[in-house]
Amino acid sequence: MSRTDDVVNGIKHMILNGDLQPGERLPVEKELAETLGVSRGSLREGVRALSILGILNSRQGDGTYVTDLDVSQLLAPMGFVVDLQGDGQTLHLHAIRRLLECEAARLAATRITDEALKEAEALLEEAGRILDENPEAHERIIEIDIAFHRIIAAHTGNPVLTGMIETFASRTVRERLWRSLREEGIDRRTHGEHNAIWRALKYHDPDAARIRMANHLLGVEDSLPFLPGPDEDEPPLES
Amino acid sequence: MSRTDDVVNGIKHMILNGDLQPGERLPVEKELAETLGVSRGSLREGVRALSILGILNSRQGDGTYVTDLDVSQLLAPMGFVVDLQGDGQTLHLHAIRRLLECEAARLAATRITDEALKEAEALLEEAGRILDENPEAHERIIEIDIAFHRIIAAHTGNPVLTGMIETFASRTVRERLWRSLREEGIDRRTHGEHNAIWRALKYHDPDAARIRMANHLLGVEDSLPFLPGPDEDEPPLES
DNA sequence: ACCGCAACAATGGTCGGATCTTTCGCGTCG
DNA sequence: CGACGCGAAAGATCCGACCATTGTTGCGGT
Repeated sequence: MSRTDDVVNGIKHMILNGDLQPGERLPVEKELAETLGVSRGSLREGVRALSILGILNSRQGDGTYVTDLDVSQLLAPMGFVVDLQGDGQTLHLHAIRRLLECEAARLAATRITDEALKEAEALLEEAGRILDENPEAHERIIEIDIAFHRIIAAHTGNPVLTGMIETFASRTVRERLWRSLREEGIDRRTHGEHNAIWRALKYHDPDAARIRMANHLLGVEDSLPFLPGPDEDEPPLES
Repeated sequence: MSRTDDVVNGIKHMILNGDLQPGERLPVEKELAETLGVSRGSLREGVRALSILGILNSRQGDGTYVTDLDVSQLLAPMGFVVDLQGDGQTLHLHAIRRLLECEAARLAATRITDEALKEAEALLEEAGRILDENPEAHERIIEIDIAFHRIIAAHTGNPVLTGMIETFASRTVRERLWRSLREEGIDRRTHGEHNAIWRALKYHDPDAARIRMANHLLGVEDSLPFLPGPDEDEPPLES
C-alpha cells in the first residue's frame, strides 16, 4: 500500500463519510498533505488520479473541489478503457452496446416526450435530405446518428444507462466511420432502420422499439471489420 | 491541458500506436520525462493515475510495465465509481445489473460446462446445509451468492460482460448484507431462486435461465431499502 | 455613491534534486 | 556447482523553490 493509495482511499472515505460533500472544496494541498501524513508530491499524485477519474476537479489559483459525482462524468474514464480494447474484443463490446441500447429503446418507448420525438424526426429528415443531395457527407450523417441514439438514451429515465450508452458509443461510432467509407448504400440502410425505430417510439411500442433497435445494431455488427484470430474458437454468438 | 494530461495522453497514444505492447516495460522515469518534455514529478503523476486506472503497473526497483489490458482489471476503477453513487441511484444501478445478469444467464445456459455446473451445485448444497444448521452465518451465505453469480458470469463467453458484472456486484452485494440482517427468511427464498436458476442452466434452457435470473434480481430489489426522495418524481420502473 | 482597474495574496502547477527502498544481475567464495 | 553477498538500477518519497492563475481588495476617477 503506497502513500498515494493512502491519499486516494483517504479522500474516498472522506467523501463516503460525508466529510466532503459534492461541490465542496478540499483543504489546501499543504494542509491536507499534513492531515494525511504524506508529502505534497504524493498528495498531488493521488489528487491527480482522482481528477482523471472525474471525482475531483482542481483549478489553479482557486482550489480543489469534489465534483457533483454525476454518473455521466464518472463513467467517462470507462471510455478510456473501451478505447484501449484490442480488436479481438470488438464483437464483445458491441454485444454489450446492443444489450444496453435495446433496453434503452424499450424504456424510451413509454417515456419519450413529444418534443424529443419531434427533435428526432427533424434529425432523420435532415439525414434523408443529405442522402439525396450530398451522399458524401458522411461526417454529418454520423453526427446525426450519434444525436439520434443519444436522444433515445436520454429518455430511458435511468441516468446510469444513459451514461453507459454514451461511453460505449464513442468507440463503436468511430468504426462506423470506416464502415461508411468502405461500403456503399450502408448509410441509406441505416437511415431506414432509424426510421423504423422512430416509428416504434412514436407509437410508444416498447417491444417494437427494442426489436427495431436490435435489428439495427445487428446490421451494424454485420458490417464491422471482423478478423477471426487464433483465439476465436467460438463462432459469433447469435441472438 | 496540463502537463500531466500530456503524459496521460502521450502514453495512451504510445499504447494505441503499438509503440508500447501489453506487458512491455516503459523507459525509465528520467528518460521518459525527457521524451515527453515534462519533469519527473509531472510524469509520476500521470503514471500513477494510469496505474490506478489499471493500465500501468509500477514495481519499485524493477520498472513500470503496461498491464495485459485485461477487461476485468480495466473495469475495476468503475467499481470505485459505483461505490460513490448516492442512494438515489441505487435502483438505477440495480436495473443495469439486472439487465447484465439476465443476459449472462441466457448466454451461460448454452455455454456452461459440466464442471461449472458441478461447482455451482456444490455451492448451493453448502448453502442449503448452512441454512439448516447455522442460519446466522450470513457472511458465508453472501460469499456463496457472489461465487454463484460469478460462475454464471464467467461462462457467458463474453469477457467484457464478465468484467462488468463483477464490477456491479460489489456495491449491490453490500446492500444485500444489510438486507439479510433486516429480514428473516430472505436467505432461504434466495436459495430457492438460486436453485431454480441452476436447474435452468443444467437443462441448458436460455429462456428459463434468463427468466429465473430476472425473478431472482427483482426479489433482491424488492428487499432493497428504498427511500423516495424529493427528486423521485417517477415511480419505480416496472419491467 | 458607484464603477473600473490595478496590485496583492492565496492556491494549484511545475520543476530539479536528494535520499530511501526494493529488485535484479553478477561476481565471489565455499 | 551452488549459495551468498554486494552493487547497480529503478521506482518511491520528500523537500524547497519558483511559476501561473484566480479571486479579492482597495484605490482612484467619475
